[in-house]
Amino acid sequence: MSQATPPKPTDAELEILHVLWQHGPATVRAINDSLSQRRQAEVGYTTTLKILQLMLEKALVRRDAADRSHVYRAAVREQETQGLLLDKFVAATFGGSAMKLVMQALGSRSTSADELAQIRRLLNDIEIQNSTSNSDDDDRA
Amino acid sequence: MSQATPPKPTDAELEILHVLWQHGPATVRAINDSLSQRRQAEVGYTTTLKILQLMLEKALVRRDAADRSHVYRAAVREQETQGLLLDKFVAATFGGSAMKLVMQALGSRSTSADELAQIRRLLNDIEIQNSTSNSDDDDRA
DNA sequence: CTCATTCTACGAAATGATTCGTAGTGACCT
DNA sequence: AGGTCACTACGAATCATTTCGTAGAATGAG
Repeated sequence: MSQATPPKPTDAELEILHVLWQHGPATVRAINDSLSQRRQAEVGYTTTLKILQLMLEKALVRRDAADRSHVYRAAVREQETQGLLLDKFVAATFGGSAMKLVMQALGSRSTSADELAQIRRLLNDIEIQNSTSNSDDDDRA
Repeated sequence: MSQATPPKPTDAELEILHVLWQHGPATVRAINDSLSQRRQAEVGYTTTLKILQLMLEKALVRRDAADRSHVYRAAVREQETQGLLLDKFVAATFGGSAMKLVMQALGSRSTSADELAQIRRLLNDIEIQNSTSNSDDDDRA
Protein backbone atom coordinates (compact mmCIF):
# COMPACT_ATOMS: atom_id res chain seq x y z
CA MET A 1 0.00 0.00 0.00
CA SER A 2 2.66 2.46 -1.01
CA GLN A 3 0.30 4.12 -3.43
CA ALA A 4 -0.33 7.44 -1.74
CA THR A 5 -2.90 9.55 -3.52
CA PRO A 6 -1.13 12.16 -5.62
CA PRO A 7 -1.51 15.60 -4.09
CA LYS A 8 -3.68 18.41 -5.36
CA PRO A 9 -2.01 19.97 -8.39
CA THR A 10 -1.20 23.66 -8.36
CA ASP A 11 -2.46 26.03 -11.04
CA ALA A 12 0.59 25.68 -13.26
CA GLU A 13 0.52 21.93 -12.84
CA LEU A 14 -3.14 21.78 -13.68
CA GLU A 15 -2.54 23.70 -16.86
CA ILE A 16 0.05 21.16 -17.92
CA LEU A 17 -2.31 18.33 -17.04
CA HIS A 18 -4.90 19.90 -19.32
CA VAL A 19 -2.41 19.79 -22.16
CA LEU A 20 -1.55 16.17 -21.46
CA TRP A 21 -5.18 15.12 -21.11
CA GLN A 22 -6.01 16.75 -24.39
CA HIS A 23 -2.99 15.80 -26.49
CA GLY A 24 -1.75 12.67 -24.83
CA PRO A 25 1.91 11.97 -24.03
CA ALA A 26 4.25 14.68 -25.20
CA THR A 27 7.76 16.03 -24.94
CA VAL A 28 8.67 19.07 -22.88
CA ARG A 29 9.04 21.00 -26.10
CA ALA A 30 5.55 20.15 -27.30
CA ILE A 31 4.02 20.86 -23.91
CA ASN A 32 5.81 24.18 -23.72
CA ASP A 33 4.53 25.14 -27.15
CA SER A 34 0.95 24.30 -26.21
CA LEU A 35 1.31 26.28 -23.02
CA SER A 36 2.67 29.30 -24.83
CA GLN A 37 -0.26 29.21 -27.20
CA ARG A 38 -2.79 28.78 -24.45
CA ARG A 39 -1.49 31.83 -22.60
CA GLN A 40 -0.81 35.08 -24.34
CA ALA A 41 2.91 35.05 -23.65
CA GLU A 42 5.86 32.83 -24.24
CA VAL A 43 6.65 30.45 -21.41
CA GLY A 44 10.29 29.79 -20.64
CA TYR A 45 11.28 26.31 -21.69
CA THR A 46 13.05 25.58 -18.44
CA THR A 47 10.03 26.77 -16.50
CA THR A 48 7.93 24.08 -18.08
CA LEU A 49 10.67 21.55 -17.61
CA LYS A 50 11.00 22.40 -13.94
CA ILE A 51 7.33 22.06 -13.26
CA LEU A 52 7.25 18.73 -15.03
CA GLN A 53 10.13 17.55 -12.88
CA LEU A 54 8.26 18.59 -9.76
CA MET A 55 5.15 16.87 -11.04
CA LEU A 56 7.19 13.74 -11.57
CA GLU A 57 8.27 13.79 -7.93
CA LYS A 58 4.68 14.24 -6.87
CA ALA A 59 3.68 11.38 -9.14
CA LEU A 60 1.30 13.56 -11.12
CA VAL A 61 3.02 12.49 -14.33
CA ARG A 62 5.14 9.61 -15.54
CA ARG A 63 7.91 9.83 -18.06
CA ASP A 64 9.58 7.67 -20.60
CA ALA A 65 13.27 8.53 -20.60
CA ALA A 66 14.26 6.11 -23.33
CA ASP A 67 14.96 8.81 -25.87
CA ARG A 68 17.08 11.84 -25.19
CA SER A 69 14.01 14.06 -25.07
CA HIS A 70 11.79 12.50 -22.44
CA VAL A 71 8.13 11.89 -23.04
CA TYR A 72 5.71 12.81 -20.25
CA ARG A 73 2.23 11.46 -19.72
CA ALA A 74 -0.45 12.24 -17.16
CA ALA A 75 -0.47 9.86 -14.21
CA VAL A 76 -3.80 11.06 -12.85
CA ARG A 77 -7.19 10.86 -14.50
CA GLU A 78 -9.00 13.99 -15.54
CA GLN A 79 -12.27 13.26 -13.78
CA GLU A 80 -10.68 12.15 -10.55
CA THR A 81 -8.45 15.18 -10.41
CA GLN A 82 -11.30 17.53 -11.15
CA GLY A 83 -13.36 15.82 -8.49
CA LEU A 84 -10.61 16.26 -5.96
CA LEU A 85 -10.24 19.93 -6.75
CA LEU A 86 -13.97 20.36 -6.75
CA ASP A 87 -14.25 18.93 -3.26
CA LYS A 88 -11.68 21.35 -1.92
CA PHE A 89 -13.27 24.24 -3.69
CA VAL A 90 -16.77 23.46 -2.51
CA ALA A 91 -15.52 23.12 1.03
CA ALA A 92 -13.65 26.41 0.98
CA THR A 93 -16.12 28.51 -0.97
CA PHE A 94 -19.55 27.03 -0.37
CA GLY A 95 -19.10 25.57 3.07
CA GLY A 96 -19.26 22.07 1.65
CA SER A 97 -22.64 22.40 -0.01
CA ALA A 98 -22.47 21.08 -3.55
CA MET A 99 -26.06 22.22 -3.98
CA LYS A 100 -25.19 25.84 -3.42
CA LEU A 101 -22.48 25.51 -5.96
CA VAL A 102 -24.79 24.05 -8.57
CA MET A 103 -27.38 26.70 -7.92
CA GLN A 104 -24.81 29.42 -8.25
CA ALA A 105 -23.35 27.89 -11.40
CA LEU A 106 -26.73 27.55 -13.07
CA GLY A 107 -28.34 30.64 -11.67
CA SER A 108 -25.90 33.41 -12.38
CA ARG A 109 -24.91 32.19 -15.79
CA SER A 110 -26.58 31.90 -19.12
CA THR A 111 -27.32 28.29 -19.79
CA SER A 112 -28.53 27.17 -23.19
CA ALA A 113 -31.55 24.96 -23.78
CA ASP A 114 -29.24 22.20 -24.93
CA GLU A 115 -27.33 22.31 -21.73
CA LEU A 116 -30.46 22.39 -19.65
CA ALA A 117 -31.71 19.31 -21.45
CA GLN A 118 -28.41 17.62 -20.81
CA ILE A 119 -28.68 18.30 -17.12
CA ARG A 120 -32.23 16.98 -17.06
CA ARG A 121 -31.03 13.79 -18.63
CA LEU A 122 -28.38 13.51 -15.98
CA LEU A 123 -30.93 14.09 -13.26
CA ASN A 124 -33.06 11.31 -14.65
CA ASP A 125 -30.12 8.96 -14.70
CA ILE A 126 -29.30 9.78 -11.13
CA GLU A 127 -32.86 9.19 -10.01
CA ILE A 128 -32.93 5.84 -11.73
CA GLN A 129 -29.70 4.93 -10.04
CA ASN A 130 -31.06 6.02 -6.71
CA SER A 131 -34.29 4.04 -7.01
CA THR A 132 -32.76 0.84 -8.36
CA SER A 133 -30.12 0.66 -5.69
CA ASN A 134 -32.67 1.49 -3.03
CA SER A 135 -35.82 -0.55 -3.63
CA ASP A 136 -37.97 0.39 -0.65
CA ASP A 137 -37.72 4.05 -1.47
CA ASP A 138 -39.86 4.66 -4.53
CA ASP A 139 -41.22 8.13 -4.28
CA ARG A 140 -43.43 9.55 -6.94
CA ALA A 141 -43.93 13.14 -5.89
CA MET B 1 -16.36 54.51 -12.07
CA SER B 2 -13.71 54.65 -9.41
CA GLN B 3 -15.14 51.51 -7.87
CA ALA B 4 -12.49 48.96 -8.72
CA THR B 5 -13.75 45.47 -8.12
CA PRO B 6 -12.23 44.11 -4.93
CA PRO B 7 -9.72 41.37 -5.72
CA LYS B 8 -10.24 37.67 -5.29
CA PRO B 9 -9.89 36.82 -1.59
CA THR B 10 -7.30 34.28 -0.52
CA ASP B 11 -8.22 31.19 1.48
CA ALA B 12 -7.63 32.79 4.86
CA GLU B 13 -9.53 35.88 3.80
CA LEU B 14 -12.42 33.82 2.54
CA GLU B 15 -12.67 32.04 5.85
CA ILE B 16 -12.97 35.37 7.62
CA LEU B 17 -15.58 36.50 5.14
CA HIS B 18 -17.59 33.39 5.94
CA VAL B 19 -17.57 34.38 9.58
CA LEU B 20 -18.63 37.92 8.80
CA TRP B 21 -21.36 36.82 6.41
CA GLN B 22 -22.72 34.47 9.01
CA HIS B 23 -22.42 36.55 12.16
CA GLY B 24 -22.44 40.08 10.84
CA PRO B 25 -20.07 42.83 11.98
CA ALA B 26 -17.67 41.75 14.69
CA THR B 27 -14.52 42.65 16.55
CA VAL B 28 -11.18 41.03 15.88
CA ARG B 29 -11.58 39.12 19.10
CA ALA B 30 -14.92 37.67 18.12
CA ILE B 31 -13.73 36.81 14.64
CA ASN B 32 -10.67 35.15 16.03
CA ASP B 33 -12.78 33.07 18.38
CA SER B 34 -15.05 31.92 15.57
CA LEU B 35 -12.04 31.04 13.48
CA SER B 36 -10.47 29.05 16.27
CA GLN B 37 -13.67 27.08 16.68
CA ARG B 38 -14.07 26.48 12.97
CA ARG B 39 -10.61 25.02 12.71
CA GLN B 40 -9.32 22.47 15.14
CA ALA B 41 -6.56 24.68 16.49
CA GLU B 42 -6.17 28.05 18.11
CA VAL B 43 -5.47 30.89 15.73
CA GLY B 44 -3.07 33.58 16.85
CA TYR B 45 -4.89 36.78 17.61
CA THR B 46 -2.43 38.91 15.68
CA THR B 47 -2.71 36.60 12.73
CA THR B 48 -6.39 37.34 12.44
CA LEU B 49 -5.74 41.02 13.00
CA LYS B 50 -3.10 41.14 10.30
CA ILE B 51 -5.32 39.47 7.74
CA LEU B 52 -8.13 41.84 8.55
CA GLN B 53 -5.79 44.78 8.05
CA LEU B 54 -4.78 43.41 4.68
CA MET B 55 -8.42 42.87 3.79
CA LEU B 56 -9.10 46.45 4.71
CA GLU B 57 -6.46 47.63 2.26
CA LYS B 58 -7.96 45.44 -0.41
CA ALA B 59 -11.40 46.83 0.41
CA LEU B 60 -12.76 43.40 1.21
CA VAL B 61 -13.94 44.67 4.59
CA ARG B 62 -14.80 47.99 6.17
CA ARG B 63 -14.21 48.91 9.76
CA ASP B 64 -15.68 51.20 12.35
CA ALA B 65 -12.82 52.55 14.45
CA ALA B 66 -14.95 54.59 16.79
CA ASP B 67 -14.35 52.34 19.75
CA ARG B 68 -10.96 51.16 20.83
CA SER B 69 -11.66 47.68 19.56
CA HIS B 70 -12.56 48.17 15.93
CA VAL B 71 -15.58 46.53 14.40
CA TYR B 72 -15.15 44.92 11.00
CA ARG B 73 -17.87 44.16 8.47
CA ALA B 74 -17.81 42.46 5.08
CA ALA B 75 -17.60 44.89 2.17
CA VAL B 76 -18.35 42.29 -0.48
CA ARG B 77 -21.52 40.28 -0.92
CA GLU B 78 -21.50 36.56 -0.45
CA GLN B 79 -23.07 35.61 -3.76
CA GLU B 80 -20.96 37.97 -5.81
CA THR B 81 -17.78 36.78 -4.20
CA GLN B 82 -18.70 33.15 -4.65
CA GLY B 83 -19.57 33.86 -8.26
CA LEU B 84 -16.20 35.49 -8.83
CA LEU B 85 -14.36 32.58 -7.31
CA LEU B 86 -16.50 30.14 -9.20
CA ASP B 87 -15.62 31.76 -12.51
CA LYS B 88 -11.93 31.50 -11.81
CA PHE B 89 -12.28 27.94 -10.66
CA VAL B 90 -14.32 26.85 -13.64
CA ALA B 91 -11.83 28.47 -15.97
CA ALA B 92 -8.82 26.83 -14.33
CA THR B 93 -10.27 23.41 -13.67
CA PHE B 94 -12.97 22.80 -16.26
CA GLY B 95 -11.66 24.86 -19.14
CA GLY B 96 -14.44 27.37 -18.66
CA SER B 97 -17.29 24.90 -19.04
CA ALA B 98 -19.80 25.39 -16.24
CA MET B 99 -21.65 22.40 -17.63
CA LYS B 100 -18.77 20.04 -16.99
CA LEU B 101 -18.61 21.36 -13.47
CA VAL B 102 -22.28 20.74 -12.83
CA MET B 103 -22.09 17.28 -14.30
CA GLN B 104 -19.11 16.46 -12.14
CA ALA B 105 -20.74 17.92 -9.04
CA LEU B 106 -23.93 15.97 -9.58
CA GLY B 107 -22.43 12.84 -11.04
CA SER B 108 -19.72 11.85 -8.63
CA ARG B 109 -21.61 12.72 -5.53
CA SER B 110 -24.62 11.36 -3.75
CA THR B 111 -27.48 13.73 -4.27
CA SER B 112 -30.68 13.32 -2.34
CA ALA B 113 -34.14 13.28 -3.89
CA ASP B 114 -34.84 16.60 -2.24
CA GLU B 115 -31.86 18.20 -3.82
CA LEU B 116 -32.67 16.75 -7.20
CA ALA B 117 -36.16 18.19 -6.97
CA GLN B 118 -34.69 21.52 -6.02
CA ILE B 119 -32.49 21.51 -9.08
CA ARG B 120 -35.40 20.57 -11.31
CA ARG B 121 -37.30 23.54 -9.96
CA LEU B 122 -34.35 25.75 -10.74
CA LEU B 123 -34.13 24.37 -14.25
CA ASN B 124 -37.79 25.16 -14.81
CA ASP B 125 -37.29 28.70 -13.62
CA ILE B 126 -34.35 29.17 -15.93
CA GLU B 127 -36.29 27.86 -18.91
CA ILE B 128 -39.14 30.23 -18.17
CA GLN B 129 -36.69 33.08 -17.91
CA ASN B 130 -35.10 32.09 -21.18
CA SER B 131 -38.36 31.90 -23.09
CA THR B 132 -39.97 35.07 -21.73
CA SER B 133 -37.00 37.41 -21.82
CA ASN B 134 -35.70 36.21 -25.13
CA SER B 135 -38.27 35.41 -27.83
CA ASP B 136 -36.61 34.15 -30.98
CA ASP B 137 -35.20 37.14 -32.83
CA ASP B 138 -35.88 39.84 -30.34
CA ASP B 139 -32.50 40.88 -29.07
CA ARG B 140 -33.03 43.51 -26.45
CA ALA B 141 -29.85 43.26 -24.39
C1' DC C 1 -0.66 57.34 40.13
C1' DT C 2 0.78 52.66 38.90
C1' DC C 3 0.16 48.19 37.22
C1' DA C 4 -1.95 44.79 34.45
C1' DT C 5 -4.70 43.95 30.54
C1' DT C 6 -6.19 44.55 25.84
C1' DC C 7 -5.90 46.58 21.84
C1' DT C 8 -3.57 48.19 17.14
C1' DA C 9 0.39 48.57 14.13
C1' DC C 10 4.15 46.76 12.02
C1' DG C 11 8.24 43.99 10.88
C1' DA C 12 9.73 39.77 9.63
C1' DA C 13 10.21 34.69 9.42
C1' DA C 14 8.42 30.51 7.16
C1' DT C 15 6.33 28.37 3.49
C1' DG C 16 4.88 27.34 -1.21
C1' DA C 17 4.61 28.42 -6.11
C1' DT C 18 6.55 30.18 -10.18
C1' DT C 19 10.09 31.72 -12.96
C1' DC C 20 14.45 31.73 -15.12
C1' DG C 21 19.71 31.45 -15.63
C1' DT C 22 23.55 28.51 -15.99
C1' DA C 23 26.05 24.33 -16.39
C1' DG C 24 26.84 20.03 -18.33
C1' DT C 25 25.97 16.40 -21.73
C1' DG C 26 25.09 14.19 -25.85
C1' DA C 27 23.89 14.43 -30.92
C1' DC C 28 24.50 16.00 -35.36
C1' DC C 29 26.59 18.43 -39.23
C1' DT C 30 30.43 19.84 -41.91
C1' DA D 1 37.74 16.82 -34.84
C1' DG D 2 35.37 21.13 -33.86
C1' DG D 3 31.36 23.80 -33.36
C1' DT D 4 26.54 24.34 -32.73
C1' DC D 5 22.18 23.04 -31.08
C1' DA D 6 18.74 20.94 -28.06
C1' DC D 7 18.09 18.68 -23.99
C1' DT D 8 18.17 17.71 -18.71
C1' DA D 9 19.38 19.00 -14.05
C1' DC D 10 19.62 22.18 -10.56
C1' DG D 11 20.19 26.39 -7.85
C1' DA D 12 18.33 30.55 -6.85
C1' DA D 13 15.53 34.94 -7.23
C1' DT D 14 10.95 36.52 -6.83
C1' DC D 15 6.41 36.81 -5.28
C1' DA D 16 2.25 35.87 -2.52
C1' DT D 17 0.36 34.04 1.59
C1' DT D 18 0.25 32.93 6.27
C1' DT D 19 1.94 33.18 10.70
C1' DC D 20 3.58 35.25 14.81
C1' DG D 21 6.53 38.34 17.92
C1' DT D 22 7.21 42.76 19.76
C1' DA D 23 6.34 47.54 20.65
C1' DG D 24 3.52 51.16 22.00
C1' DA D 25 -0.96 53.28 23.26
C1' DA D 26 -5.32 53.33 25.63
C1' DT D 27 -8.26 51.48 29.46
C1' DG D 28 -9.58 50.26 33.89
C1' DA D 29 -8.65 48.53 38.77
C1' DG D 30 -6.63 49.26 43.08
